[in-house]
Amino acid sequence: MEELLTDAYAGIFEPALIEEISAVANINDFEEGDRLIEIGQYIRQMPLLITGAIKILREDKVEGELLLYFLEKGDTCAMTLACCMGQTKSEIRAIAETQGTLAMIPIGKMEEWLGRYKSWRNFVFTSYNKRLSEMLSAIDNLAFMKMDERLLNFLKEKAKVNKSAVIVNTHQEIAYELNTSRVVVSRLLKALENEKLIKLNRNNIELLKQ
Amino acid sequence: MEELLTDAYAGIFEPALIEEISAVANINDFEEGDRLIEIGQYIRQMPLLITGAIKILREDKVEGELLLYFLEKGDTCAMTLACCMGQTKSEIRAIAETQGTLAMIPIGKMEEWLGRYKSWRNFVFTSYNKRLSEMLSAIDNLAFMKMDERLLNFLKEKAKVNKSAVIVNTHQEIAYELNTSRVVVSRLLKALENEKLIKLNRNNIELLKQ
DNA sequence: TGTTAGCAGTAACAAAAGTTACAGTAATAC
DNA sequence: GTATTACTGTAACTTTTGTTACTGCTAACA
Repeated sequence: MEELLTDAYAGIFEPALIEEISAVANINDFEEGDRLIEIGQYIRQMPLLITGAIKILREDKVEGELLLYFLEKGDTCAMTLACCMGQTKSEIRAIAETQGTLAMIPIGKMEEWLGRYKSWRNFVFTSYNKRLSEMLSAIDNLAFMKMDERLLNFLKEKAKVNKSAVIVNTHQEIAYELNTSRVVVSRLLKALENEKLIKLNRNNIELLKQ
Repeated sequence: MEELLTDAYAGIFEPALIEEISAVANINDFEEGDRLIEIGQYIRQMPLLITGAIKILREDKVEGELLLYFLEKGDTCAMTLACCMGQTKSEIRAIAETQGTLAMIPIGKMEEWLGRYKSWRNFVFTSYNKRLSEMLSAIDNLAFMKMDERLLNFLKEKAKVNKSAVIVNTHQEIAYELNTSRVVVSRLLKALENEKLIKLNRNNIELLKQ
């Protein structure tokens, strides 16, 4: 387990801290599609992502969902951090995008390390900053871009976190994550295919590099 | 000056910290409309808002602007925090919504206090959390609401930070902050007036309580 | 093998938002 | 007082997005 942590966090934490983490963390494997955090849930342990990818979603009161961003190796969710520190309910939902591994840290340790390890303090602030920055991207997408551009961005992001140019998703699934309708997605995907940016197959979409 | 700080931050900082702040802070008065932070600017001091209100805006590469949220007494801008800590350029623009006062803190002190004052650490984390939460609201607005609802929300927010039911803005100004066009704003405002939610006058809008 | 369920494509229409153009009126400058 | 400018209202139209409905196809499976 120390190896796993070292692999994911070597450049980030000093060896002593990695050792402490391995001593107290619970390792937690997850499968694609696992619902890791629900909206309204209290968080009692802080997750560090070791391998795999997680998607973070926001939900409307009425209906509708929106993908905010992905977490990858070496990330933690600032939203969850916020919950831990502030003792509040989760405002987001986290679902495993791929299979992977989490290290769960007791909240008490988190606070303790803030005082003792500069690298931990840096990590926490960097996480917050990254998340704020991802939220800004999400806002840019929503405020300044049309659906076709958002869709193309989505496909590129998805390809990146899955490390594959083939996106295995139905149009309906994509529509959920962009908070639009299946028909709109099909229409715009067809247009992107006509522009030779993608190739459509059943249940998957190929991103064509140019 | 200590009085000012005590007034705005009494419940938040311990007296010893308030004293330290008054010792090192530069007080900075601003007028409505002052451009306090520009996109791309490096931030060398951290601002604490003592009185007044500040609006935080995001800008598109091409054109278009969007109001993210307002800061009020006792707030600081987590975006700016992020810039200070991360030594990066500002991703947002800050413009004075009303006249007011800022205390500017040298970055070095910020880090020092993180170790020495628990109340400061709490403040920094609470700021981050509040800002993440405001960003989520902004995303909710964009993703799940139609323009008429966004417009009404905007008017209510504006009334709140200005402590007045009369919003002194032209339709064009409102259109900029919502990233839409003047005609759309005029149209929807007219509809809101017909629903007896507001009263339109030249250069100002009255929010009618129900 | 035939049935069924889920997926994708598309047409036709509706609603929301954006655009262009113009008119009337208040505020301001000269 | 007149001219100019800024602000608002509105019509007419376009584009984008959302909705409903139907079709054909594929994969799974009884």
